[in-house]
This record gives sequence, structure tokens and C-alpha cells, in this order.
Amino acid sequence: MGRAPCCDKANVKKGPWSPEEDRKLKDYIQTHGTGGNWIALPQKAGLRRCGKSCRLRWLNYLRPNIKHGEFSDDEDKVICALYASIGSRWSIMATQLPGRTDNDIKNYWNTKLKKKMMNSLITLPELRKPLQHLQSFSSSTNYSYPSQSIFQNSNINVNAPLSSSISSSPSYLYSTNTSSYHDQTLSIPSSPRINADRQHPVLQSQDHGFLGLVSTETYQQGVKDSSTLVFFGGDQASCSSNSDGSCHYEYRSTVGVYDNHRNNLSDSYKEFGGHYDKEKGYYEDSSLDSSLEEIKQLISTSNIDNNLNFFVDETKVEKSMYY
DNA sequence: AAAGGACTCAACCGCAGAGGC
DNA sequence: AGCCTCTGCGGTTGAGTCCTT
Repeated sequence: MGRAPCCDKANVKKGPWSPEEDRKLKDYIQTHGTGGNWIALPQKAGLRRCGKSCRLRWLNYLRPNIKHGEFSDDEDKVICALYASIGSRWSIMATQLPGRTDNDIKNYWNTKLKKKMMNSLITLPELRKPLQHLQSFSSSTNYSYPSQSIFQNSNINVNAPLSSSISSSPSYLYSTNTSSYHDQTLSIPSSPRINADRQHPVLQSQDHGFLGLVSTETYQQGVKDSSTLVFFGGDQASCSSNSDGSCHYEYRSTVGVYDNHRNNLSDSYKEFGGHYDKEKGYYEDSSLDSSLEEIKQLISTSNIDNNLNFFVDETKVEKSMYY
């Protein structure tokens, strides 16, 4: 036997709310309050609606001080920072954005902000291609979420308990659990020569690429500046197959450092790129902005730990082909 | 101008947790 | 302790609108 329905579904109206229904609900709540019982409210208010529907309509649309319309750049930053830290905890985000509802934020993220982020953060192509790899990787690997660490120097207040695993809802960003790993060495993937078999904190996006952030388990270990996130990414790569069966694979990627103190993402971008060839393996393209050395320099001169250790697992690099 | 694809966002659904009995 | 009800949450849906061809 299933769960008892919350209301008599045969007798409740569904779908968009009419102005008349809005008026009834608003009038009732402003006069009587919710009474702590949403289930009983629609009947008292003279509405043929489910209590949950009334609650949602009130919270997301009718209650005072709801902010509609465009999100500001500041709001974008808060959402991105929170998403990086806590994932899809929309209700917590809503507490940090006065006038915004969890539903608003969720819709905004899913329809606009995520794409905006994805367009500015580019990805390592070889991490994009073996999708199944990463899906299984992300679902089988536990991470420690940072709690308040990356926000301790900001105005953002995140007090909610955090999940210790990412088993069900993929995040697009990962941040360092900095407080736990002081004075250890942070290892990050330094070049595109990274096999997807390697475990690292890169999660899959639905359609375009990945954002990779240095994370807590594999690359863990310590960032002295507790508010800095490191990421790497890549733009759309291209591949062409040769008649001999080899493939020519071009990539163009970035490494960046997000300075949470300054909310600064773009200053630290460096682009690098190159080719993959079955015979030659990966090799760098000197015409692009940055060499690997420059990227290392970029990160080492940022305000994160100077002891960053670039980790390239050469033993696994050449094992996989992506096309 | 029309068709169809893409996008937006309000609303719904089911689940988990809290709290009462 | 176990069951039940209610609330709150996050994922998903689909109607309406916008955009492109």
C-alpha cells in the first residue's frame, strides 16, 4: 500500500493560478496567517487547491518582498560560490539572497547561470570524452565537502550541514577543503596529459565539458590560503580521424585560479593547447598562449600555496584513446 | 507569415526528515 | 519503538513564449 495522498486529488485544481485564487490565498494568509497547517488552509481559504500547491504559490510568488526579474552580477557570484561549495542546496542559497526563492535560483542556475559559467570556464577535452568513465568515477568516489572554509573571509554564511558524498547530485565545481589540509602538498593536473582513469575531482556536465577543481581527496592536501579555488578546463576540442586509423586531436584548455577574496576569476586565466596524435602522443602547441611552464607559473604566483606540486601521471597518460 | 525548435519558469511530484501520538 | 501526518526540499515537467529559419 502506497503513501496516503496529501489531498483529494480528484477535487483539487491543478495548473496555473488565476488572479482570483491568488487574491483569496493572499487575503487569507494576511488575515489569518498559515495557521501552521498548509493542508487545512485551502479549505479555510475557499480554494480548491492542494495545501502544498498553496504553500508553493505563497512562498514563490505571493509573499511580500519577493524579488522578480534579472539577477545581478553580485547575486551571480554568490550563487556560483555557493554552488561550488555546497552544490544544489537551493534553499540555503535562497537564505543568502534576500527576495529570491529557492525555485528562482534553481531555475536561474539550470537555464542561464550554468551555461554562463560553462562558457567562461573551459575544459580539458580528454576529460570530456570518456563520459562513462567520469560518471562512474563521480558516483563511486567520496569527497569531503568543504564546510564553511572557503567562506570564512567572505560575507557568505553557510551553516548548514553538508553531505559527505556526491553520490547522487553532480556538482560542477569542487573546492578545496582547505581547513583540513594545511601544510600538505596540493597536487593538480598540470597538463592535458591526463587519463580519465585517473581519479581527480572533475565532474561531468550535462552537455558541455567539465569544470575541474582541485578537490579534497585525490588532490587534497593543503592550500594555505583557505579561500582560493583552483580549476582547470577546456574548450571544445576537435578531432579528425586519419586514413591510417590514427586520430588528430586538438585541444585548447585553460588553467585558472579563483581568488575568493577578490571574487576574481578572469585575471588568472591562462590558455594552453596542443594536439594528440596516436603516434606522437600529446604535444603542446607553441602558438597558443601558454606553455605548461607558464601555467605552473600562473598558479605558483597566485596567492595559494607556493608548494603546489604539479602531478602528471605519465604512466597512465598514453594508455587511452578517446576516439 | 508560419512552422518548429529552444528556452523559460511556474508548478507538480516524490522523497526524507521532524515531530506528534 | 513504530506509525502517521505534515513540511520542506530538490528534481522534473510541460505550457507558454521567444527565436530562428
